[in-house]
Amino acid sequence: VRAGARLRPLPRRFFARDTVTVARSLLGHLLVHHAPRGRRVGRIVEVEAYRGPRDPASHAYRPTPRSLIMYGPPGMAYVYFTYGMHFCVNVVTETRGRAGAVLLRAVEPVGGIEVNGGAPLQRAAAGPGRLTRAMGIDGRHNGSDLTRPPLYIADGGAARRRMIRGRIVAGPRVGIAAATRRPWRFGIAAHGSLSRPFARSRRAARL
DNA sequence: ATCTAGATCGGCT
DNA sequence: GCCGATCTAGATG
Repeated sequence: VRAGARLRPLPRRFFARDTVTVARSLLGHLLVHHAPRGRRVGRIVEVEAYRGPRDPASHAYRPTPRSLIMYGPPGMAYVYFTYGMHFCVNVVTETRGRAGAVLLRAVEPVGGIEVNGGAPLQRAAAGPGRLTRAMGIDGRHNGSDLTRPPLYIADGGAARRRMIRGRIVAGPRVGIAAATRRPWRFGIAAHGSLSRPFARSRRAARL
């Protein structure tokens, strides 16, 4: 992605689908933030699907003030604060009235992302908390529309097709009790920007 | 009003 | 591998 390249936001209908399908489909697309100090871009390499009332691991297992956004229209950002210091960003899925969201867990830095400390750039957004820090995302973005600037998901183009071809793997969601274990974590096999490796390379269902 | 677990991370052992 | 940081939504009294 060239410095001045035009990036096309994905349309809202992209997000108005089954949550697990949207999660897999997001791999290879771009997360873009027109931040105060310039445009930051990352290619999505790891996500997790969280559904609604049938998914005990989801914040939307019951409707609460915090999770109401997940019951709203698709394509909006659900940002929450956790462990006293980290923000996590989700993309709301499904149609209005049906809860669902995809947690963005890792992106490969493509532009405008700075290294933190002595860590390699490749690891700067490897994990949901690091991702929001690297991209300049925080609680102010909760409820914002991800189909248009300043914060949006853009089409990954040909590079996306190359990245995902035969390389999508699935596994259990991170930090979720075994009782609700579901293979709803998706990523690019053996990619250097994953939050952590996928244990077994079970290939995910094809798109 | 108070309690507690948490979709985490970095540093240390 | 383990632990502490530092806050809050949600649950319970």
